[in-house]
Amino acid sequence: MKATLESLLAEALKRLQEAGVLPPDAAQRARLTRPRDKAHGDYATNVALALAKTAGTEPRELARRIVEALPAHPAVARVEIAGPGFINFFLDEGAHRSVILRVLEQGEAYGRSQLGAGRPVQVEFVSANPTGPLHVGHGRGAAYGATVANLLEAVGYRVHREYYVNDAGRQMDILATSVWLRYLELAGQDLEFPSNGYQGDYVWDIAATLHREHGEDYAVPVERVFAGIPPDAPEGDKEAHIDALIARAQALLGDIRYRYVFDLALTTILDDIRDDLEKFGVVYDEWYSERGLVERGLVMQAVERLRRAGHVYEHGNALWFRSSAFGDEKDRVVVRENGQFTYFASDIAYHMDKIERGYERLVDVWGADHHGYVPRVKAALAALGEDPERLDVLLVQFAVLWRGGRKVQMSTRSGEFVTLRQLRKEVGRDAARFFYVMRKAEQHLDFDLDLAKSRTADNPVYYIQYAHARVASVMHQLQARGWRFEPDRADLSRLTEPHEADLTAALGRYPELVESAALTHEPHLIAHYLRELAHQFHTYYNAHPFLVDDEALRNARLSLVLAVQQVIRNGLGLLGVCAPERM
RNA sequence: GCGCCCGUAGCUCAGCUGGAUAGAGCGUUGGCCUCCGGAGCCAAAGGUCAGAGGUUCGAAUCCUCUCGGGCGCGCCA
Repeated sequence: MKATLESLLAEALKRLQEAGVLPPDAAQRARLTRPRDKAHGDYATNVALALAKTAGTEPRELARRIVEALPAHPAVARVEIAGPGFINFFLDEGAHRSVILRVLEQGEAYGRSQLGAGRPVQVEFVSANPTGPLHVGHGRGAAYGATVANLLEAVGYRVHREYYVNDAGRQMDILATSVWLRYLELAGQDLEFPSNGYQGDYVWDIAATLHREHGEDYAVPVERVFAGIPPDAPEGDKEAHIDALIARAQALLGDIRYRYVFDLALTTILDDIRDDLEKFGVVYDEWYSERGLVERGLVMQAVERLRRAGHVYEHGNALWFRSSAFGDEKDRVVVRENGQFTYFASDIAYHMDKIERGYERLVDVWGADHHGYVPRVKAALAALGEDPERLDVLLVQFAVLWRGGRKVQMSTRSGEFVTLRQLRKEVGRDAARFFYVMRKAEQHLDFDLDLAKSRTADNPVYYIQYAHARVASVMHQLQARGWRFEPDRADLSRLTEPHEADLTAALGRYPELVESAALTHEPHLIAHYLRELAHQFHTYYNAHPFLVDDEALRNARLSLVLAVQQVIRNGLGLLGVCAPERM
């Protein structure tokens, strides 16, 4: 509807352009908004105010001429000029009510559109290092990324959901070595576990698997492991200590056995992450391996491409990318002094590959602590001759958990962080998914565990789900009274109550809302809308009985209420939250 | 020091990308069930939109500065 009216408005502006009243680019300003106040119509535009100056006309006079030039449309009951020069559109009541039928006809499809025209978009999110279970910080990225992907899909993009698996870096070697050392302990040896190793219980679990399945096959006397290894912190350098241990593990185990431990750790953790996310309602199309990227030589090729384009130089035995020439604050190393590629180098290759796989737009969801990384990735795309604007990096701020009025302390170092799995177990998937996207992504999130768990009106998730379940309950009541829902007998013109008009208007707004939430990557809009819709429904429920004897009115009200239920279900679906029939 | 994000009711947050009288929830106070689930509803009180300038018909929204809070600024990932 909005689009239809906007094209009418554009047509009017075009006519005035041709008449020489307005400048050539005026038609592009044909935009409508939803006025806050119902008295200002269903849609309004400020074009007359915006263009009055360039047209050299009084705003109200210009508004009058625009209205005059406006083509007639059956859905538009009347158009008014108001205030300093706003043009307000009032829809015909029939057009208003037709939305109810549209919702019921389209069902799950209501709110979806073809705006994206099937253009391919890749959404990469979470991508946490597979060195341990996901924690609550990753949860927000997961909920947010998954919802953004759902939204883009809903408006017609072909969405590819991807998890970038950092299975090639030093952190993975630290993990593998940590597992092996724990294994040696399980094999009965005493040793000083490195301060920089992974401390979590899950490391013991993986070591136990290794020990159970392979006995002492991987055991080496601990003296040989630690002989000549530089001291750990605090006396020594913990980084040098762990690096030496990694090298020692590789030397003592040999390539094949080391790789086995490494892969055992990797697959165990990756399986855990995958399972965790699946139960969180997050499913990927692809788990993209960094190691695969390296092995296919793509990192080398990317660096080579930069070299050929003349954007790299050698300095201090390292190879630098001149990212400062493309808006970054300083240049970045891509090949280290020791000949190894940096993480950044594989990231360049990764983004290059994304583009070569044909995605028109790339969406990366990152933790806000990585914001400094954005300019260099965009710089790399620019240097490779790609448009950096094709990449949208969405930054998600941290979530702070609260329980009993106090912050929940988290510490990765001690291995005692709160995992996403624990969070799901405590508050449930629905509450977790909803709470994570309730706030704008760039807003710090206070996640109130007590509230998320509570089954009261304070809890927005239950409030919305309750509205959905209540409709289901009404339908059961209908049957209990020996009636059926007969949409053909509904007389929608009987819906004359203000509550009914408000609800109908809210239903009509939903498709525009999905569109704008998708394009601006703002799932919180959906969360807020659903709360509002649920509120309007509960109000209506309290004010008017639906199961009245008057058949035409009864079926009309049931139509409306079923349409509300459908939209709640659709909206919750986008957020990855269930819409229960009974609670 | 430089960069990014944030500052709106007692608390937690919206505010449709510059519009019309600033909006919710919680909390507070006072009401509503012989009636479709009270996990609900209604009403009241509550604001110098951090502060100061600027841009214009018009600013919570855009620009500059100041003050507060968070996060970054590795040949780590």
